[in-house]
Amino acid sequence: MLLYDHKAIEAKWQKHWATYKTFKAVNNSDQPKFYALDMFPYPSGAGLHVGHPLGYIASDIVSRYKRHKGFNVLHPMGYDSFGLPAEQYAIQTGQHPAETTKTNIEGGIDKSGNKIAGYRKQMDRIGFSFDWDRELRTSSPDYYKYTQEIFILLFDSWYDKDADKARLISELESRFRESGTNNINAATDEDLREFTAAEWNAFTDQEQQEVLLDYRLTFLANTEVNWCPALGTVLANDEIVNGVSERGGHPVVRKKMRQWMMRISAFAERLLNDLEGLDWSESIKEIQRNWIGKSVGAMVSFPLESKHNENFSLWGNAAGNGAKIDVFTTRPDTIYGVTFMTLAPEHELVDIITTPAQKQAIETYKKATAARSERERMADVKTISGVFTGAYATHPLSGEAVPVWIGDYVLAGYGTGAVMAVPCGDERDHAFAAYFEGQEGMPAIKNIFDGIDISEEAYTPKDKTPICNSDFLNGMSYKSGAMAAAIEKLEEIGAGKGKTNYRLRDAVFSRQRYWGEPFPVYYKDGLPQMIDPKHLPVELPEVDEYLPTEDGAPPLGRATHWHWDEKNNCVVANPSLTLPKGKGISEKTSFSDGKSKDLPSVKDLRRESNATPGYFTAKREIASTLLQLAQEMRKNPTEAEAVLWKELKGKKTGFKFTQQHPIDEFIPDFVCLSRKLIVELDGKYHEFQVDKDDQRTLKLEQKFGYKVIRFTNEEVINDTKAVLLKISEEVNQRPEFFKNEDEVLPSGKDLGWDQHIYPLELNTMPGWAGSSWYMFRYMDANNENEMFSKEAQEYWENVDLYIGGSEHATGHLLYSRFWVKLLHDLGKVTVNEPFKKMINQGMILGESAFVYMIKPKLIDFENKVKIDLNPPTIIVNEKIAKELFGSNVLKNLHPDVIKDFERQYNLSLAYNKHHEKFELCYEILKSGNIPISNVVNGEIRTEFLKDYYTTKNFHYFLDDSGLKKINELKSIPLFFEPEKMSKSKYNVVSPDDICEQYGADTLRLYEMFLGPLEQAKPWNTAGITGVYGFIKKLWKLYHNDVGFSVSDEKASPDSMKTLHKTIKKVQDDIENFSFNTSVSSFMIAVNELTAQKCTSREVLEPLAILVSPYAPHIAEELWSLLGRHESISDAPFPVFEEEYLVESNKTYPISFNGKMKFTLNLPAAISKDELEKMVLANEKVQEQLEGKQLRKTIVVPGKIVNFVVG
RNA sequence: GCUCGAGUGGUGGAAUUGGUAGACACGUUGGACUUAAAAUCCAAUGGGUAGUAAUGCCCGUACGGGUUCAAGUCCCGUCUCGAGUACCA
Repeated sequence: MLLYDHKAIEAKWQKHWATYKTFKAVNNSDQPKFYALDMFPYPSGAGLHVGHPLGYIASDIVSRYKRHKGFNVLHPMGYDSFGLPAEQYAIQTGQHPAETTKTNIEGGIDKSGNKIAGYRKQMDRIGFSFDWDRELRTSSPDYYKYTQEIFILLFDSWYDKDADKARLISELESRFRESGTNNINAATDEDLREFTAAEWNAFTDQEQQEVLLDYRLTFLANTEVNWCPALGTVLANDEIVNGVSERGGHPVVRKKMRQWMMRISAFAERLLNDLEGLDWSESIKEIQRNWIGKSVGAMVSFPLESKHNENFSLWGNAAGNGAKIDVFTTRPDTIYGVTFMTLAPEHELVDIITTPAQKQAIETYKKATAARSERERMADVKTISGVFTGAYATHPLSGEAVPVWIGDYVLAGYGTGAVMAVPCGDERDHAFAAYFEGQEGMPAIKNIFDGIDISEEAYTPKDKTPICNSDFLNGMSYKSGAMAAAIEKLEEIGAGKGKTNYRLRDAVFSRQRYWGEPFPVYYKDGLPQMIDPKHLPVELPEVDEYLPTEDGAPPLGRATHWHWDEKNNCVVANPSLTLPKGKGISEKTSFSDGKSKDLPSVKDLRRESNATPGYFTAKREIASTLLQLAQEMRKNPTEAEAVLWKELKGKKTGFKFTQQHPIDEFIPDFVCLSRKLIVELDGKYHEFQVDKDDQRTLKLEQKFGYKVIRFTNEEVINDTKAVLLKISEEVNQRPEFFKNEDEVLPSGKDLGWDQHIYPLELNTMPGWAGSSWYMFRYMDANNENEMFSKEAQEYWENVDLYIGGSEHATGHLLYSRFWVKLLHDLGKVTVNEPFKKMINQGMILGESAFVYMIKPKLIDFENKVKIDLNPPTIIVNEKIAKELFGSNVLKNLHPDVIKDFERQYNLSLAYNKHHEKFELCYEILKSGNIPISNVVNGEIRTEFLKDYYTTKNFHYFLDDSGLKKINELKSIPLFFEPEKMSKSKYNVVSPDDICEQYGADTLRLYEMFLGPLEQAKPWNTAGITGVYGFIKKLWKLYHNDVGFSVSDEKASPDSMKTLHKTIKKVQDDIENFSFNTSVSSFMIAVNELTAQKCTSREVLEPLAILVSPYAPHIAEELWSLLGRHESISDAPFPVFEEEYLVESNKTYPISFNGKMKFTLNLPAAISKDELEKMVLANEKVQEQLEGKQLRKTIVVPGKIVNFVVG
């Protein structure tokens, strides 16, 4: 029999699919469409591990299944290739992130010499049905030019709350022109100033732009941001976990910075409501709901008045302007329960209103709060602290004085940073009031809940409890409309209004990083200007280092070419360069500020291109720099240059010469372009300069066909005539290269770079920018004219099935919904949501390997520290470790062992020497991760231990049989704990190894067989042999001893039943994403068919199709062996036919009092009464009933028979 | 603390609306083949208990209650684990 050779067969079909583009999707088809998308990966240097393909396999199964079912399937893959790791790697090694990224995707050798397999090759080995013609990379300019375009769209939009949609800013402008801010209800940051149409029209352009900036959906704002000093960048809220950065775990501090923001808060309500219609897991929806954090309530103003404040006169402006404290509350119905108010310590009113008597205490408290990190504040929630300011606000309804406190339980960042404290209805307020009870400024708690005792704790339920002591609210309850009544009253007297607050903050959109999308933005008079989309992309500039500049500007501040030429619409060199002394571009160039900095060397610039000098002679990429330099050189000629130019200019020689005209990367002194003759004037020759001149001459002559002649300055000044004669002679001998001598490069002045050049934005976009719209790009991935065509989007609509991890719940999944809603409002897409259905695959955890070891330590009683003693360590097995853990190791260790241990290591010496002050103890510790690559059958060979730890520390091993020397042992048992797979934990398992050993089909089946897709599970190869065995059994089913063997005979009813049972099961399983169970039903089917010795084509052909979504390679091979020439991927899915499952008999479980005793085989088509009769007649039943009273009989046809006896 | 989810053999996990708990695998044990190993095949395998055996009985889905003829599944309470969130007024 032919052996199943997975390597050859899988390679063969992978090649076949690639060659024939089997999985290419078309953008128009009569078939129904299906769009299955995976969250695209970030291509890291560590490569794919077995966790990555889990989701891809699932989506691939669905895609292949849908193809069998007659769908036109879009199943693309790409790379989220901008991001931090490549940049960090670049900082360390100097390798350009673009190169790292390319290597990580396509394979190669990295700078540290590691061989990188490459994501693409790794994926290809698994046999995915991706349409690779649609591959995209977010870091490719072809892609990010549209990311930049969307940014411009956001900038050009504002949010109309009345229509509840985003609109173009031009509409807002025309409305301003016509009626000012009248009737405009826009989502903006704060209450903006209002103006009339006349006022608007009187604004200068600059003023108008400034006003509009407050309305745009992406805007510049000075806000408190999360600054991560270690990463040198700001972070969004979702990038911070437990007060530290998600990446790297670095501390994060609050800092005020001017940043680009995204007005996602405008969409909060829609983001919340539209969750309803999505087929996502409830937990993800819940996470998003919590993140959006809607709370309905009211804004209430508490005036600060002179009648309650003795020091009111000292408040200056604040007092004059009618100072008030604004608060947000979700319980305006409890307003009469306000006992005091609390401000966040950072609140701006604190310094103004504090009385002189309280000044000292307030200052001390503010300092103490400021000194505490975000983390400390979070960790220490229970401690109550606060200080009375001495000031009193006025209750807006009762007019009573309400004392104002500060306390750090009030957050500056939420609401207004101030609360009205209602101790009877809020636990924190209650605790605060109770803590400061009796102190100055803390009145007795006001209770407004009728018949409720609040002396011990607050009463928080929102129910029908009637409110009392509350004037017009008396007798009402939360349930019966007290809230609405309170808001109505507040609005009536102008002391407040109903308001909905969201926890969702506007997102910071700029990052101080290099490896991200550059903004299509430059600054003119300090105002941001968008670059016209037709000039996109604005490509990332080159920088010498991927670090911030000395003065703290982002890495793009290092670029020498990072200004926008508004007239010519291109990126040009920074204009602050001044004339370098000498010729051409010196590698050290002075800047106008007097500092000297390294420019990119000419060598670096040369790399950029191979422009050929013609009449447009300068190298395009550096033309602006060269032009600029040339112009300055012309302004400052040397004496000799001035003398010679006088003679050459204006065709005095009969030929047109130009002065300091850039050619390629050089600026020769004089050139006759039509004859390609260069005249160079040199100062005194220096040896190194001659070399350089020679090289340059060589290049100009050989590459571009110029002739270079040289004179010294002395020659020109002393004998101008001879020089001119020589030039004339040479130029006449030269052939004519160009006729039209006027067709020369426009001068720098003509280009207007000195009047139209502005600095570009130095920040880059965050990681989520590119991933927020990529699902649409796949629909039309190669479109060079627009982000995607209308037709393509209308055909594919949005994603039918999205598979990926749940860790993006508050990042990517929220931001992409936001962008899609914007695109929808602006008419760019027809859908309101990106992903109809989503499945979140669980993480596959790695098995990290460890040992336990006992380490001796000295306890220093004086200083209360433990001192590590260098050598001896005993590795113990897991059992002993568990017994010893947390106990006094010394006592539990056998005395002989200790003695032996101490004797052998002379530990007693150390002990004796210090024993007056120190005491010896032993600690049991877990080792660091041991690389699993060296682990065999749960053990590691001792020789490998030496590689990771100094042998000194690992001398002994202790298990039940006693203490042994490690170097006398062959291997040591390890213990394992599941952990997230990561390079640093040495627990990564690569799918390549599995493919090599067992094949891709086995890998695919096994990953599915591991358990439910959504569940996290540890990776353990133990069970893989079972799946591998299945593949072999499947192969065998189609073969006999000699070779391939399938008959055309009719299949047995049993075989047909097995087949159709499996069709139904697999179909249902795929529709329900229960992939693990269909693998087992395949196993059952193959086991049964093998037992039945089934060889019929009638069964085996459909079986191959059933298996093909899961194990496509073997299915294709069997399909071709069956004599089919086309790919199995287009074969129609077998149709389930009920009739094959119909049976004449059914095995009924017969139970007594609900307990199954035995089964009876009974006819299936039989009435309930007949069934009961037959069962009762059975002697086994009679036996059971003997001597008992039959109380009730339950007969469920097709299910069960149950007798109740007693 | 709050919100959501989950607890089933030695292990991963089945059990679609309440209806034969433990499918399918792994592992383990025994056996066949082999000089041996690997591979392959066969058998047993939730726990306890009685019996030479066929077979029978009891207990079992985290724990305690409940509803029901019947509960892993529904309800109430408790515990444990995981995820999210964290003074959100």
